[in-house]
Amino acid sequence: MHYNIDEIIYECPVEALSNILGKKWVATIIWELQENRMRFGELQRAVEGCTKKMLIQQLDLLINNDIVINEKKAINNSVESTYYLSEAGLKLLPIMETMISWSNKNLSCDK
Amino acid sequence: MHYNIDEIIYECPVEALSNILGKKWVATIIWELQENRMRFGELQRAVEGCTKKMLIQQLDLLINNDIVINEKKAINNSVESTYYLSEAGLKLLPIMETMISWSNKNLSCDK
DNA sequence: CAGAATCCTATGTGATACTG
DNA sequence: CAGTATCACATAGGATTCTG
Repeated sequence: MHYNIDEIIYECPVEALSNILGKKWVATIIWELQENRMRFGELQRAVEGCTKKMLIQQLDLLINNDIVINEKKAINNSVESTYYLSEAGLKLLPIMETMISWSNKNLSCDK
Repeated sequence: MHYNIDEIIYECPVEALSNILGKKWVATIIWELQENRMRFGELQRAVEGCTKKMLIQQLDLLINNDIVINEKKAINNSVESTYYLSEAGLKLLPIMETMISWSNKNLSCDK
């Protein structure tokens, strides 16, 4: 059994998933999308510090792995591009919650 | 709140933990140690494909973050170095199980 | 047996500027 | 608004050799 992420083949499912969640901004993006469907610009304002290039790149990663879904609508002469979590993406949320609580208890953290 | 791993500061707990579990061989090492306390050589045979350099490096990472504990005993003129999971490490196992099951259902995987 | 030290390469991430 | 494209750098990870 192996797992394909971004044309890289992993032999370990934990490593594969961690290499999605561990990429910069990815967890924050998922977290921001947990309740709202958001437009690109909204997301960029929500995920502060993240450049457009990185936002697009990580969204592509999430879309390619069916965690996030993208919808584009033509509006006048512009485009409205919105993003939201897929079924798989939603199922990631409880896992992330356990990761957060483990990290808060067991990683060395400052305030 | 921020999280320190290997002198790198993360602002996101999921990203921080993922950057431990996502490093190569790390999840496999933890998995191998879940029941047995193992010696260095044993571990190296168990985690096939992992070079000594990588094994040491990732064990150091795990030890520095109190996930794995190392014990050294002098034996004759040699040293017996054994590794086992800490309390924190043991609590990682159920999280990893949910990650495995999510990955098997939702990542594109071949056999 | 259990490491440490070196060298090398690919990838992740950021800064910046351009487009329709 | 929602992207693309280009340049630059630090880190991950592997191969290899050395040590007590």
